[in-house]
Amino acid sequence: MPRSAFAPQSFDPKTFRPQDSLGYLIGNLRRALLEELDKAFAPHDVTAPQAIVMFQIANGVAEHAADFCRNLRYDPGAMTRLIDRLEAKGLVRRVRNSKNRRNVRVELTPAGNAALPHLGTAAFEVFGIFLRGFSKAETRQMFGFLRRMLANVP
Amino acid sequence: MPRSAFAPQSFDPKTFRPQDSLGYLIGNLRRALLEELDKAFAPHDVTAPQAIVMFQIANGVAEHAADFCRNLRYDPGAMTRLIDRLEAKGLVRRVRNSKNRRNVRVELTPAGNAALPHLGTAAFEVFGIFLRGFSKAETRQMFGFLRRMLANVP
DNA sequence: TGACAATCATTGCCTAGGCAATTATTGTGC
DNA sequence: GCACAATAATTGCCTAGGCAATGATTGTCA
Repeated sequence: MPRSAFAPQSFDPKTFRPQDSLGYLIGNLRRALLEELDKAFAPHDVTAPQAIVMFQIANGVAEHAADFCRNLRYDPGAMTRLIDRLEAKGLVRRVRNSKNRRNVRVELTPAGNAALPHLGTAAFEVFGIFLRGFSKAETRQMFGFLRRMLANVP
Repeated sequence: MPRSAFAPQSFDPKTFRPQDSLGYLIGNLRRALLEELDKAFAPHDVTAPQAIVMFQIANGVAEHAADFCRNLRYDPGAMTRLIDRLEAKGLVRRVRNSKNRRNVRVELTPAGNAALPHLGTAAFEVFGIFLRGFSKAETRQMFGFLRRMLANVP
């Protein structure tokens, strides 16, 4: 089957099928994923973006709001308010540093740490739904593709 | 390399890397794509969601607001307003049908049809950025993966 | 050292999507 | 044919992200 059936090189209004475009597929996938994740996280009163921030803190890959923004391509203003909400729920707390007073470290509270494994297993159950029928090799391959696409863009 | 490096079967707070999760990758990809598409469409004063609706009309796969909503997993209220904006720009028009007065057909105006090829080529340039370095086989394979994931979810 | 650039967090403002309720219209089963 | 369910489109309300501006702090370089 020629590539053109999936990703033609140039635009032709007659043959172009929006349902097969990258934007359509990624957009729908994101909405479906968000829907399922929010449903799975709802009992813990946490949204998907909030959970990803908590996972990043727990994993140690990020601890400042600016890190989260870069990692998640997120708006700084929105991140401030997202952390506000997490803090209001008592899952996270801001810690000022006397050495560096410019940025604020965000850390999990005991309640946040306690919620983490529940959020994690809930997330994995959702991922399992989407990856149903994928072999290990296919899964590995697809994750590689996604990463390669992200690496192609600044 | 074991699958666990990319998609472990179960959650482990120690080893789980949020940057490798499906949600993170799809979310970031969607934001990057949206950013590039909006930049590419900006000269035509059209956003990415608006463009996808126009493409669907042009391709004939959908012509009612409810169709767009199902295809794009979009909220009906938001779709009403999206069409309002497209109509205000003169790119689209609502056509009432005397046979079926419940739903409204949305069609492209001459201006909408004129803008279409520009939007299409702009979109393809963006897709080309993300797919840089992908062989035809890889592209085909990845689109298949994305569709399979979507088929796994209601 | 001192001016200037860069970074970080925050705020206000605007836009847009999600949700629930409403109205109008059409289909279905008794 | 009629009651009732189902579907479409719309509206109001709320939430949340994008953008621009601001203030505070830190790094850099002449």
